[in-house]
Amino acid sequence: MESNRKTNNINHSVSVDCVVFGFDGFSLKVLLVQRDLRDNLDNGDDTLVLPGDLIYIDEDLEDAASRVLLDLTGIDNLFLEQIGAFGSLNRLAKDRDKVWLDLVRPIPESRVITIGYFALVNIKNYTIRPAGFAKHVIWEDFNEVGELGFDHNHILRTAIIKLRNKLYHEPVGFKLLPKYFPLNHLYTLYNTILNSKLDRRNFLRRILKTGFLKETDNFQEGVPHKPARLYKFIEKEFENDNNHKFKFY
Amino acid sequence: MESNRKTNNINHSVSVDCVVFGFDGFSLKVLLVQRDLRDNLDNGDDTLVLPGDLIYIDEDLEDAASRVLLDLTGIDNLFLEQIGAFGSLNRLAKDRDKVWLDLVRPIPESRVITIGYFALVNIKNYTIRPAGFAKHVIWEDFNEVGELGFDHNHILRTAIIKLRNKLYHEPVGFKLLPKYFPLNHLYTLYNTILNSKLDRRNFLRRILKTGFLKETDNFQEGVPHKPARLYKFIEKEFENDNNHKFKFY
DNA sequence: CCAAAAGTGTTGATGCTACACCCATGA
DNA sequence: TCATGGGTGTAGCATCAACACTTTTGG
Repeated sequence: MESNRKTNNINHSVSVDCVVFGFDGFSLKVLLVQRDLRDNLDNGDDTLVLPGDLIYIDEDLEDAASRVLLDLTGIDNLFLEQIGAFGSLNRLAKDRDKVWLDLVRPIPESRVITIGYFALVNIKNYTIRPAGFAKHVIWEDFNEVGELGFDHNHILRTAIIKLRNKLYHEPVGFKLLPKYFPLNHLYTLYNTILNSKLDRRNFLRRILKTGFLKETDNFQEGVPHKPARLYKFIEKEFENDNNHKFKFY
Repeated sequence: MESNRKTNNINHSVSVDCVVFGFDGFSLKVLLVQRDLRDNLDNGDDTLVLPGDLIYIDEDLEDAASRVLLDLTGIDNLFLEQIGAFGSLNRLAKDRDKVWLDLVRPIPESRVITIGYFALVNIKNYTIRPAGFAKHVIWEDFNEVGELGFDHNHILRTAIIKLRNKLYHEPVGFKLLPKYFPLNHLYTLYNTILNSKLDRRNFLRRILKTGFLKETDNFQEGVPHKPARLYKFIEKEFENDNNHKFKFY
């Protein structure tokens, strides 16, 4: 289905860009691609960008985001959520961006509105595809992301805010961890993403009280200290019970 | 500037749609337009839709939303916030929608992605423009909105969720009220939008504690009971202090 | 035996909920 | 004088924050 797409099947006005977050146990990572190499061009531009693409005219937005990520990770069915639309007139106007657009886009001057998505992945499951496109993909430390192409720093800032809010309000942190994990990984995950220093005992007590965790009989292996018990996430319907009356914060 | 726009200056792939919320003291209202009359056509289709339009190719998204609302209310500079992008392939596919598109759109079959915005207005300030376009605009009770055209029920559902969340977390309720208002209007506003029955005394205590309200020396007039003191909103930087640690809800 | 992280309770303070009566005004 | 909503305080309960030492394992 990808193969029989044609250039004139492309919607030249709308793209998707994906912010893929991962967690390696220590820091938050973001998937970035080197845009020049992406089409095996090389004009010395090593600008990093978020993975993204123009959509096809007969393709749903979220499908387009999935397609981009499938190409990168080889994995379908990622957790995906829309960040929003980014459409300012100058979002593609940097000089280096224009050079790149001229090289690879059929209609380089087209005004493109992009729809941002973010994904949460377990960084170990989805080892980046070794071939082609994916060879030029890197996991960048979130705190070390430099200037990206286009308006991608803006998209990324919006994404991290969404992620933080989600982390406060919904059980999504688990999506960044493997199936079995010690509680302290979850703890450092929260501290890292929220850049806070939560009280460890209070954190553990509360996270257990949510009922989303089940202890297993497995323990860490190969660690140079007392191995921690592994827990797993329990799927259960999360009631976003809006009985938290009003409260500004 | 509107007058020298041309048809070929239109971006036929992207539109904006606006959910305008108002509050009349009793119930939440939404601004809807009768789409057929909108261009002075009349084929018996009285379907209601959210106000919206295709964007111009040289127009920022939010500017497009502002333009649509300016046309309706005559007022510029509304509080506007993006809801998100809506782009499913069948969002314009209902039979009646297609009839309408054939009538008014230069490229009726174009696949259009729309960006939703919502606005909060003081329903009394912005009396709908009496002329032209606006004559066919109505304030519909939120709970009585029927089936709208296109995917506009979907957009509206997304908007109300955003509004509720914002009401919980940020001082935005004031935007729906006039400059001076009695506390009970604010109270019923919260109860109406959150459809809850907050304890009145606890609500008043907490809303005052936020420091966003200042009492004035003015009182209600013309009410058949003890006139309530009027308050006004205090503009001050709202620190979305993320010191509410983690907590699922 | 040493290093490293795991695991584990209590207390005081704060904030939340629940609850009912009198007052001021206009008609 | 009556009807209507305005305005006001407290007490018990639940939740949160702060805080440190012992245990287990691997090396």
